[in-house]
This record gives sequence, C-alpha cells and structure tokens, in this order.
Amino acid sequence: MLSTIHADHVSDGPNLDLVFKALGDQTRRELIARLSDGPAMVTELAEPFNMSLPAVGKHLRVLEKAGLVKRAITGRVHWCSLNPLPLKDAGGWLGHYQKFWDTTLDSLSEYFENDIDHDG
Amino acid sequence: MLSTIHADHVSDGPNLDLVFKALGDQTRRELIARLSDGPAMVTELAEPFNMSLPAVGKHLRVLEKAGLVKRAITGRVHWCSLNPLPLKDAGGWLGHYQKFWDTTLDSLSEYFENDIDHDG
DNA sequence: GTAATAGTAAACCATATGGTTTACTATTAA
DNA sequence: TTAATAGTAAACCATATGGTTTACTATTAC
Repeated sequence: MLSTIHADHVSDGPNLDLVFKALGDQTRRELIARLSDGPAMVTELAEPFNMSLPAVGKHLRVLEKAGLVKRAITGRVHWCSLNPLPLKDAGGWLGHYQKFWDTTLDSLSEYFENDIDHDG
Repeated sequence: MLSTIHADHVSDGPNLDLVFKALGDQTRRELIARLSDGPAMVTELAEPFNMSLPAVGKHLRVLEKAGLVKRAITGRVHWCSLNPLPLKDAGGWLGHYQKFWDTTLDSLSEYFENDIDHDG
C-alpha cells in the first residue's frame, strides 16, 4: 500500500504560475497579510513600506492579475480586498505533496481517510 | 470570537521568495511531480519536455537553489531527488490563510482544535 | 584509443521584474 | 476656485528569467 503513495494527475495550469509568482515576493506576501485583516486603500497599504507609491501600486496589480486582490473604486479611493480563492488553488497543489513532508501516523491516516482519488 | 480570525505573525522570509518563485513555473512544477515518483537523472527528467537539455538544467538549478531538489553525482550521471521540506514551509505560509477560503464548520472546528496560537 | 553519452558553461537574446522619478487625472476639501 | 489628496501612467534603469546554440569536460562503452 505504501508504494501507492505518490502524486499523479496533480491539477495545474497557467493560473498557478501567476499565483505562485505573485506569492514569490515578500512585499506582496505582506500585502496579503495586511489585507487578511480587512480591505484597505492603496495609500494605507503602501504606508508600512519603504517604497514609492507607484511601486506598491505595481505589486497590487500583480496580485490583482493573479486574482488575489479585488479592487473597488469609490471616488478617488481604491479599496483593495483579499480574494483567498487562488490561495486555495495553490494550497491544493501543495496538498498533493503533503504526504512527502509529513509522514506521521496522523497525517497518513488523514490521507487515507479523506483523499478518495489516491491513484486516479 | 470570529473577529479574532485573522493572520498575524505569519512566518516569512527570503527563502519563501525562492520557493514560491520556483513553484511559479509549470515546467518546474512538472519536474517536482516527476521527482515525487522517485529520483531521476537529468536526461530522464528532460525527456518529456519540448525544450533543450540546458534549459531543463537551468530549471533544476532554480529548484536546487530553493532547496527543493538535491543532486547526487555518480560518474557522469546526476541523480536528482525531491526534498519536500521547502514545500512544507510554503504550505505552512498558505495554511495561515486556509480559514479565509475554507470556512465550513469542519475547517473552523479544526482551526480552533488544532491551531494553538490564534492571535499571538 | 576512439566514439558515444551525460551534463555543464558561456554567450546571446527577448521579455519580465522591481524599482525610481516625473507628469498627469480625478476627486475632495478649504 | 484653488489647493490638497489618491492614485495611475509613462519613461527609464538595472537585473532576472527563460529560452536558444555552440563549445566544452568528464565519464563510460566499444
């Protein structure tokens, strides 16, 4: 049975490129962390960073194109909010490999209990 | 209580940059998928791709620098193997946001049962 | 010893990334 | 209406990325 533990048919796609690339920058991960506390305007988001406003604006656009940030414009203020669904996709991809780093009895039993499609 | 559900003190660092950047390319994710079946030599890894051998070699070096691939040289053959631990780091970061995309009763109860340090 | 194989190194190219500054638009406030 | 504020746009720059081809080293096989 243990020989069947491997990762076939892992869901993938070009959108995962955008999501993982967006996550591959500490500034953007900090923006996500901030937005997980609730929506914020661009100036507010930029304030903690030692970086120009246009630079933060670019990072926000990268997050937006990855689907991680949604923007609602009211007057001159752009309210940014976190859309966590692409994080779920990324987590789903990583989840296929969890068994390789976490081979305790608990995680193994979780794997066999919860994951129906072990081999496709 | 629900107002306390947010992600403070998320572990982060420059190594996560390398890991997420490494994952932000479909070729490299496919290399990881292949290596999750067991070690392989470079030529073997390159075979499925419509890409030159040096190109695959570069991708492997990106994975290596992110700590995701280990290399053992025996003679002229480089045996590459997957090191899943950086995936665990990436998964750990994403895990802090799981509650935002997965707010079913099950995941919420899991969150309150398993995650000790809810607010730091 | 000669030829094939495994793989990297280096030079090159086009495009992307991450930052800057300056200039601009649009909205709000005095 | 004039000034301040929020934010983008555009031009620019240095470096990184993802690919190529050609050349090279080292090992294995005949």
